[in-house]
Amino acid sequence: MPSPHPAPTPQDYQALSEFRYQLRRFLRFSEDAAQAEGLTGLQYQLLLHIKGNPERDWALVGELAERLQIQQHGTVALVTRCEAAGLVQRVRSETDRRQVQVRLTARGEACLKRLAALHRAQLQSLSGVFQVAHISAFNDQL
Amino acid sequence: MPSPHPAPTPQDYQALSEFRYQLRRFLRFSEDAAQAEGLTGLQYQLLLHIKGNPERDWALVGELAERLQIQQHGTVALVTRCEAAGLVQRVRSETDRRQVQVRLTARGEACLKRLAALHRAQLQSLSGVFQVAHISAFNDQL
DNA sequence: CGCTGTTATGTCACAACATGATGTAATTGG
DNA sequence: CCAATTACATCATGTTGTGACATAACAGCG
Repeated sequence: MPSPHPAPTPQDYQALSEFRYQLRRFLRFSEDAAQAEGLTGLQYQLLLHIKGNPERDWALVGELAERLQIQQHGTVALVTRCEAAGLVQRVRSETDRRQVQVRLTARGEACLKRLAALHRAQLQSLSGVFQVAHISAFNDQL
Repeated sequence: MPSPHPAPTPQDYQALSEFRYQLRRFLRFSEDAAQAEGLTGLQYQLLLHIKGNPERDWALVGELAERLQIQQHGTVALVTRCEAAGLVQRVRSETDRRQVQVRLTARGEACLKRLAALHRAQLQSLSGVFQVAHISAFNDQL
C-alpha cells in the first residue's frame, strides 16, 4: 500500500485551490485592516487572543503561543514588538514569578475594538465562502 | 459618527479569537504536512494553484500572485525557490515573450498529489469547524 | 515607422517573522 | 535540599513579503 489516500481528482485540486485562495483573501483583508491601524496581522491576532479569553483580561506568553500556533520564543519577540508599539504591557505574576501576564493598554484596546468590528462585518459578509470550497466540492461526494 | 460599526461584544471577541485559532491550526497542519515533503506551505500553495486551474496545466507569475494574494515580485522569488527545488519549471510564452509559464515537474506533481490527498482528508474531518466560529456566534444574532 | 504608455517579469535592500540552540530564573517533586 | 520541570528570554539564521527600482516586450497612435 504505497498511499493511504485515493488520488485527488481534478475537482479536488480545483476546490483546494479555491479554498486557499479565499483563505488568503480573508487574511489579506485582515492584514490590510491591521496595517491601516499601524499594526501587523500578527499583532492584531495577539490582541484578539488576549481579549478573547472569557475568563481573564490578560494572557500568559505560553497561552498566546498556543493560540497563535507558534513557538513560545516567537511569541516573546511578538510581545516585545507589541509592547514597544504601546499596545500591550508585561506584568509579572504575583503568584508565580516565572509567569508574565500580557495585558492590553488603552491604546491596544482601542485599536482592537475598531479592528474587531471590521472583522466581524467582513466575516458576516463572507458567510458561506469558506464552506463553499469544502462542502460543495467534498461533502457532495460523500 | 466616529465609527460606522457597533462596538463588538465579549462574545464577538471570543468568536473571532476562536476562529483565528482554528484557522491557525489548519495552517499549522498544512505547513507541517508540506515540510514533511520537504517544501514550505507557500510552495505547496503555489503548486496547488498551478494544478487547480481547470483550463491549463500551467500558470503565469501574475496569476499565481493573485491566487496567493502576494505581490508579483514576491511570487517571482517564490517561483525561483520552487524551480531551485525542482518542483516547477519556467517556460517563456511563444505568443507573448514577456510572459513566463510556470509548469509542474514530475517531482512537483508527485509532491502535490500526496499533499492534496492529505489536505482533502483533513478538510473533510474539519467540516464545520470554520463555520462554527462565524455561524454560531455571528449568524445567531441576525 | 517611431514614440509613449502599459504590462510582465525580475533585482535589490530591508523589516517582520519563525525556528533551532541555548540560557536563566522560579517552581515542583521526591 | 537537590533534580527536574516550567516559563520566559536571547541570539544567530533562514524564509518571507514589501517598496523602490529596472528591464524587456507588447499596444496604440500620430
